Amino acid sequence: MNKGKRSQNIARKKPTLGDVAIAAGVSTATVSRVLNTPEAVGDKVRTRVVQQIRLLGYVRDGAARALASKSSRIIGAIIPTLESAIFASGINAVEKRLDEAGYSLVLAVSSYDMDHELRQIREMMEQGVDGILLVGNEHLPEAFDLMNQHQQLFANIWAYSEETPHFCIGFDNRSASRQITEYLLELGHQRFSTIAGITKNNDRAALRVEGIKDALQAQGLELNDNYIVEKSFDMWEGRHATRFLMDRPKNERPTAIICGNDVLAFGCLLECLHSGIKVPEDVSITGFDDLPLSEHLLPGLTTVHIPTEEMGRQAAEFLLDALAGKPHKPKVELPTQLVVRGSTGKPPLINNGEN
Amino acid sequence: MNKGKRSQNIARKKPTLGDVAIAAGVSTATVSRVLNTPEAVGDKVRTRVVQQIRLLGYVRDGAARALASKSSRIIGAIIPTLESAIFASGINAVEKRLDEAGYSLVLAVSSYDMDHELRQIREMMEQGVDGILLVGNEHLPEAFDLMNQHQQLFANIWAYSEETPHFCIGFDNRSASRQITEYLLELGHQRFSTIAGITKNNDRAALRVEGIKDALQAQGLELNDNYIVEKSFDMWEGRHATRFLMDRPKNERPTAIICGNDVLAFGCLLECLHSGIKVPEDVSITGFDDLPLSEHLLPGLTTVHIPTEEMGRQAAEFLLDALAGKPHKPKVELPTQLVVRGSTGKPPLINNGEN
DNA sequence: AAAACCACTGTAAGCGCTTACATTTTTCAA
DNA sequence: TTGAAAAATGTAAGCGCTTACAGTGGTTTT
Repeated sequence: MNKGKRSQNIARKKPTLGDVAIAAGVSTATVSRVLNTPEAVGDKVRTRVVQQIRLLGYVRDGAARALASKSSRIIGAIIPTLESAIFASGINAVEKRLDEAGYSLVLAVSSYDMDHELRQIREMMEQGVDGILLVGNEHLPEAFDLMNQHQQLFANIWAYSEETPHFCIGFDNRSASRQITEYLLELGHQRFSTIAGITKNNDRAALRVEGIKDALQAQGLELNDNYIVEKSFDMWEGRHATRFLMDRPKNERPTAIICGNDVLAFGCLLECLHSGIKVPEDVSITGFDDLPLSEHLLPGLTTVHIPTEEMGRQAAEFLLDALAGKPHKPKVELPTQLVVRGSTGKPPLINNGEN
Repeated sequence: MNKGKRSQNIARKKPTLGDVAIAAGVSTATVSRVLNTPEAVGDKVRTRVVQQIRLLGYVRDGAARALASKSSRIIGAIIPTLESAIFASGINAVEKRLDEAGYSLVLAVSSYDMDHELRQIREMMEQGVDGILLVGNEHLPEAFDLMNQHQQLFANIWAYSEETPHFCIGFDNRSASRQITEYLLELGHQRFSTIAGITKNNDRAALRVEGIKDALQAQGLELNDNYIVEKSFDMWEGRHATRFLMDRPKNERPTAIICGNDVLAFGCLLECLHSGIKVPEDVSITGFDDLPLSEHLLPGLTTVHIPTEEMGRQAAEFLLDALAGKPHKPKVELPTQLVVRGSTGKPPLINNGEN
């Protein structure tokens, strides 16, 4: 029964479960069942309740629901940026799968700032999210502590690692980067440079640089510090870095520039176009991510394709399984793929000759 | 790996406000005050409580808090897509401002699907968001009904309209589009075409087409149906549309292609580069949005600059003011700006001559 | 025909927090 | 010194929902 304190107020107060129950002449438990386990309610009663829900325009109170049921049916994801479209398709896939399962996605942007990320993790935990998705394997120890202490389910995406003790769904940044470097080596390149993303607080960016070094070392070559430029993932930065690298005597210029992602590569490629440097005749350029634009540019950008959708889907699947108590592989490694387009070719002869 | 100083109280249940209260030897009310109105608590007690909060690793339960306080301190935003970077900076600005005020942002992607959007609105309301941001002024009547019935605070962004009865923070899509068309008219163009976004369910896209028509009609010209192509905002679509428009006898080709946004314009521009059509000598191309890439392309893309950051900031400010009971203008119109770059020029003489 | 079972529905105890109100302690002007 | 206002803290009533548990009839089993 209702205590009847507020009932005289017919004015547009948000209807509650109780209001629906009274209107339908049933108990709150029954209304709750209609909402959550409709098959457990008799046809006649269910119809009546559903009708009243419609009539009153009843909307569940998620807070009360979460409080009582200990589950918010919300998943949180924290990504470094929204500026690059690369996270978009992955997140899209996550949302789609979650949506099918009746979960919603809460998104936050950390701007590559680990402290910010920590605060966002805390906020999400306060919000009571059932699971958290983080980009990369590297995070503040406090973040891991916090989540572990509260038994917060979470997984790292966008990077696969044997070593990490945490769940992860992603790919091997290091070997993908090595692969693209090896491809350039096969073409005959010897003088390499890289326009890397900021490697601090970004294990993916750091691993990509490592991958380049791996490949070069295997050939007895090395990546001179003077040929490594760290820039934030921004087109202008890519252009500036390119000028810095190419404003050198011809025999000191790199013949191949390996960019930390496609955005930097766009900047690099476009700077070359602007300043009359021929690609790939004068210099080969590679990216990482395979953004939609990459195939359309002239020349097309040689890059590494990332299975973002599949990653998003699997990440969602992982959380869903974990929440449902189903077993699931703790780590999923997804394959990347080298995509060769027009921005890479043999190194210019003049350099080889003079070297 | 392990830094050592963590997890003193393993396997313990999540501590609650009450646990903290007991540990600190105070009442739950006091702990709550320390959290919400610290200035209302004595120094000694506050210090003791804060210390226990740290010690226990206490994290608020947002659900309980929202239930008891009737406020979740969460704002929801529903945007059409994450694929285009154009919404990113706006949302970024929203999040930044909200963050400063202690609010968090929940993001959802509707994929230009109004039914999906309605579901997401409902979910957000269930979640108990304090305010909702919607893109565009056009939404399902059910959506407006739902939000009105529950006195849900919301505002439309990305479009300004005198007519709409709702709060809005945005710009005038129609007049911005007219402006860019007028600029092309001044250059001497006569045969126009547009690659528009899908106008169904997208008032911004529709208004941009209207703006073109406005400008042309003022000059006694009109936009022939055969020169209007509606495509989803995707680079391939832009390329196909361009081919469709340019695969005609020279004297039937448009001399200016007005694209519904920059992504379509990129596709258009790049298709021309790929097929040897000179820009702007053979055809002038314009975009809408002024994405970061637009200034870097060769030629640079003439387009309309949108003050996304300012819009985001103001949108956040609006909600914050409304929630704080402060007065705020119900509508904010922001200026757009025509940015002229290399992709536009005088129409080719041959066309004028043969016409 | 009684026992056992079943499909539904109701009762009521919380979930963890905020907050109006009550109570105690401190401050300070007269 | 004293009493009243101010400041600090405690008490306890919910917020709207879920869910174990407890009926309530009707149907089947023995």
